[in-house]
Amino acid sequence: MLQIINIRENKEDVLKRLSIKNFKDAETIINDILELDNIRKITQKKGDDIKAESNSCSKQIGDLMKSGKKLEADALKIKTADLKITEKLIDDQLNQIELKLNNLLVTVPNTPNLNVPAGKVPEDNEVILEHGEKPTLYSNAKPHWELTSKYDIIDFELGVKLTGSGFPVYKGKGARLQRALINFFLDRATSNGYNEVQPPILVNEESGYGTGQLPDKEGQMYHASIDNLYLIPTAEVPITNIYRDVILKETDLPIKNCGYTPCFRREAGSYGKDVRGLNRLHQFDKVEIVQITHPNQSYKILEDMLDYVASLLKELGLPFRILKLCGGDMSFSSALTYDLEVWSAAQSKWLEVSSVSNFETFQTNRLKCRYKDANGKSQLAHSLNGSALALPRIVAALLENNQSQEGIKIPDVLIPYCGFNIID
RNA sequence: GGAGAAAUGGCAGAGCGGUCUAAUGCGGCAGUCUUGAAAACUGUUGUGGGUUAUACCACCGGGGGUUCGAAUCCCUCUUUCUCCGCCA
Repeated sequence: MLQIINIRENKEDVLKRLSIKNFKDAETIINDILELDNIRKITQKKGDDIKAESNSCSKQIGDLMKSGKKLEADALKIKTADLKITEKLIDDQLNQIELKLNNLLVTVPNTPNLNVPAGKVPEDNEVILEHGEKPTLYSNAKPHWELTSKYDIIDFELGVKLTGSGFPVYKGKGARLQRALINFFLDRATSNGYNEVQPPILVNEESGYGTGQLPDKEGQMYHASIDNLYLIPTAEVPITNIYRDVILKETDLPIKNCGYTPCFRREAGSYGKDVRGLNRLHQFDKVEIVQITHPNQSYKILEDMLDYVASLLKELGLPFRILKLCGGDMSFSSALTYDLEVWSAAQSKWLEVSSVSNFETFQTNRLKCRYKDANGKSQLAHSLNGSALALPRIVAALLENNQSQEGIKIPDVLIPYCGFNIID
């Protein structure tokens, strides 16, 4: 959520940035927000004044009662009763205004960084780096969903029987490969200074709201309605919410956390080729990195995180490219996002395996995650996160790119984790 | 799941209807003293709204109520602790 003070003081800049994101009716909504904010201030002042008056009356009544002047006290009580009625009226007004204001504020996306390319569709994203050789496959090479059944390592039909489509069962070397990747990613993250956490994978409404999944995007999450809890779509939700309502010391920054969790996404409305095999699942595994930083460090740290994620792909030997997302393709909460995509040789397409974003104060404003600056003032911190990495598409690319007549070769870095060097 | 107790500032802990603008202690910060540090002493020390700045307003787990007035009384929810039951 944007800070109202920022909208108030830098309206033109906010509008300019929102136009990069193709946010419709920006000017109308921003004007409505400013007007409501104004009304809010006036209304609150009115209410505060009346409260001040009735507070002082109450004090007087107390004094009068003590000195036995009951009649005078009663007279004052009648006056206070009138004040109470007005007070209640204004409080109700104020609540409605604040509700309206908040409802408007949550519809406004984050203001992008000025380096974000304009554009509306994924084709407008800027390729900033392409790394590695795309492998040439032998003539009867297969897409990963055929390899998984050929080697009996991932069973999609069995998942349908147990749960439904999009919930595969990993078996044998397939299961071991999952575990290997998780451990590999966590080991790399912790040796890069990230603190490992293992959060709950069910979260409450407040947490969903804190990172921006709620309100609005509840359709993307599975909901355990009896207890009103949500299955997390990403570890970002619990790990970032650790810092909800927290005031940090400036010297604590940056905070670096990582965590492995399963992730659950309803993906309502997805269909067709994109959901084939491992391309899009309802449940998948991911290691996430999250940082809470000082505002003037966050863009430097975003680059560090990007380099870190790229280093993982290099170690795995997967050809990849890095995209700087255009305004139209960025997420609602992000100020700047890089996507990393690996080349999936048999499908002949790029698969997104990581998204690294700086949210600036968009999340921390909702979370009320602040630090004390040198003057002892509370300031909103910046939050960032990135996938490092999401497993299924990594597995898809590994299977497809590394296949040969003999079987699927395991990258060297994973062999100690897998305990085997080929799937055959 | 059942019964009981509790929730107060960074922490501990008093307050149980009107100077609560929340005692006191510890911790933090600044100063005095010291070559420096410790100790001692002095001062300071929550969040948000609002103001040029003061005033002023809200917040004692969350929500609601009683009252002229609520940290304090009532209802409700949540969480924690103790006991019982169940259980990996």
